[in-house]
Amino acid sequence: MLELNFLREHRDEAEQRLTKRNVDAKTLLDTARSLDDDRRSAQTELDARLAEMNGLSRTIGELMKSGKKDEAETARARTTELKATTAALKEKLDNAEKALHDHLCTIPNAPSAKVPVGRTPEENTVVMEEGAKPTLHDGAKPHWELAEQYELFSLDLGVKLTGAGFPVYSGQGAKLQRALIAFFLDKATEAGYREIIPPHMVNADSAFATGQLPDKEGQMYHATVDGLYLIPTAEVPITNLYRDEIVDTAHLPIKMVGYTPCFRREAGSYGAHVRGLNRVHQFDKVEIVRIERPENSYAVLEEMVEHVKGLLRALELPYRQLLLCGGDMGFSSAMTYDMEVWSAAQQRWLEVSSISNFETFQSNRLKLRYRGEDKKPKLAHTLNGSALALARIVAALLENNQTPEGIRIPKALQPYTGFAMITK
RNA sequence: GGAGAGGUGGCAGAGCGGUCGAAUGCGGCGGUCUUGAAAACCGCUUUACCCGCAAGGGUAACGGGGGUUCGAAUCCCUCCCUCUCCGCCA
Repeated sequence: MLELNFLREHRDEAEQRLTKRNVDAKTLLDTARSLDDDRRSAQTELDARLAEMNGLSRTIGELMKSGKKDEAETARARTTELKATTAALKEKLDNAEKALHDHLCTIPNAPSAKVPVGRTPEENTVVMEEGAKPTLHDGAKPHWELAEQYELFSLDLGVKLTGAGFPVYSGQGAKLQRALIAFFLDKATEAGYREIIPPHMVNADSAFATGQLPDKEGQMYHATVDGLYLIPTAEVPITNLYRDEIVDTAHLPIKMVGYTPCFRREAGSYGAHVRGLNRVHQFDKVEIVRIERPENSYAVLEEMVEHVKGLLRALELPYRQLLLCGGDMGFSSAMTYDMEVWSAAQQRWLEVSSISNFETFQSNRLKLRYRGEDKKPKLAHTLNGSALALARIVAALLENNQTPEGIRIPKALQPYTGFAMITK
């Protein structure tokens, strides 16, 4: 949720930035402005009446104490009308606040200055590309066929247990999965991130605070009996650790990392491009999260990208970095880099990481503040990024490293897998 | 799941219908004293919103929501959470 003060005080900048989303920024902001005016006038009026009421009550109390029963009765009679008035004004204010809040919830984050204009993924900027795309031997297979050949994971078994899109990893496939998680966690903790193992379900307050609700309600699995949501990413529980907190400036920056499975309904996406591990309902991911002072957040975003690049290099995967255009960015983000790896058998790029600066969009909902030099609470900036998402990394690893003799494991990973080659 | 107790400021802990945003202690910040430190003493120490150029004024918040009342941290209802005992269990 964008800050109201920002929208009021930097109206032109807000409109200019928002326009990159291809939304009708002018109308959105005009509406916000007028709803806020309504709210303010309602509050001003209510406060005045309440002050009057408080004065009367005090008077009545004093009259009662000094035994002036009659005068107290007279004063009490006067409160009846005032009560009706305040009740009506209170309702007016509540409605105005709700209308404003609901409206603000529909406004996406304002893209930062560097974000390119564009509507579709084709208009994202390729920032850089690194690593040679491998040439595969004849008879090379896509990862889902390799999985079958080496018994690494099964989607059919997942169907039996759960439904489509729930892979069952086994044997060297399971070990590879565990190795990647451990490798990513170790790299992050080496880089100074504190490891967190959060709950895999969150309440509605948490889902709202990081922006999943109400925007992506249909994307989350919902355990309705208990009102809980399965997390679509570790970002949700980890960032919410700091909901309703005013952190001491000495504690910044806050760097956290967590591994969790991620659950996504992915309603309505089927077809050839979602075969195998390309898009599944449950996948493993290691997520890095940061809470930063505003002046540092964009440098930190670059630092996080460098961290992810380090992982991809260690895994010897050809990758590229995209800067998402306004039309392709997530609702809550002010700027997002996507990292994609080359999947050699499928001959396509797979997104394995999304690294975003949310500026104060999340912290405004989280009420996550820090105390600045002037001792006043200020909203912090939040950032997060996948480091990394497992399923597609596995897909690329299997495809790119396949040989007639087996599938080669990158050196950096071998201490974790305990084997250098996946074989039958 | 059953029975009971309780949720108050950074923490501990009073208040149980009126001037209580809230005693007191601890912690924290500033000052006096000191060569320095400690001790002692003095002062300050929540957040959000509204009006105002400002100075300043006002409103709200004692787990969440609702109710009773001229007036609620205090009474009632409801939900959530914590603790103790019992049951169940990895």
